[in-house]
Amino acid sequence: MAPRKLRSSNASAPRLGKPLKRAFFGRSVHEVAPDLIGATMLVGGVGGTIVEVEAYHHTDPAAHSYRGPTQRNRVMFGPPGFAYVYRSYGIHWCVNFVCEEEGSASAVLIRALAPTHGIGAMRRRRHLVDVHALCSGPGKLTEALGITIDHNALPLDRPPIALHARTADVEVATGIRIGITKAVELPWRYGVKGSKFLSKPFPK
DNA sequence: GCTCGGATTGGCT
DNA sequence: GCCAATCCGAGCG
Repeated sequence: MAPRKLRSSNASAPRLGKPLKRAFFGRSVHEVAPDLIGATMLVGGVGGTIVEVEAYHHTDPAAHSYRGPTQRNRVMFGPPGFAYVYRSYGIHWCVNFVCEEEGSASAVLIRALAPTHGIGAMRRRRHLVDVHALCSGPGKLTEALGITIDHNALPLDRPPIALHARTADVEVATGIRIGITKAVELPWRYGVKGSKFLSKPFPK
C-alpha cells in the first residue's frame, strides 16, 4: 500500500474545536478557568492544549488587581476577552486571559500547554528538545509561543491569537496555586491530573 | 527616592 | 535543595 504522507510538525494535533469568542470570557473566572482546560491556544499558529491554569479574582490578595489599577495591570480592569501580559521576576513573561466584566479585574493565568502545533518553532525558541518541558510553566510557554509585552491588551479572538474549545470531555482537577505567598490556601489551580505537561504534578 | 520581594526558571551543590 | 538573574510595583518615609 502507498505510504501515508507524514505531516512534519502537527502530526499529533487533534482536530480543533470551535473558536472561542469574546463572550466566552464574560463569565466568572471560576467557570472560565476549568472550561479552558483541554482548549487549544495558538499564537501565530504555534501552541497546544491548555493543561494547567490558575484563577485570580480581584478580591484575592494574590491578584495583581487587588490594590487597584496601575500602569502594569490596567488591562485587567478593561473588558473581558483580552490578554494581560506582565513581566515576572524581571525575566519572564506570563500571560493571562481577562474574564468577567469590565472593571471586575479578574483573570486566568495560563500555566502549561501540551504542545501540538509548531513544535519545531517552539524547540528553536526554547533551545530545547524535550517536548514535555517546552510549555510546562507560565514563563516557558510564553517563550515557546513568542509572547512578550507586545501581546499585552491584544484581543483573544483575533490574529495572532486563536483559541479553540475542547472537543472531548476532560476531568479537571483542582488544587492550591503555585509560587504565591498570599492567599496560598485557595484551591484556584485547575488542570489535567496526571498530564506529563504540567508545571508541577497535582497531589494525589 | 530607596528598599524589598515577587503569579519563575535553570544551573549547581 | 539552594540560589542568582533582573525589572518594576508597592510600601514607607
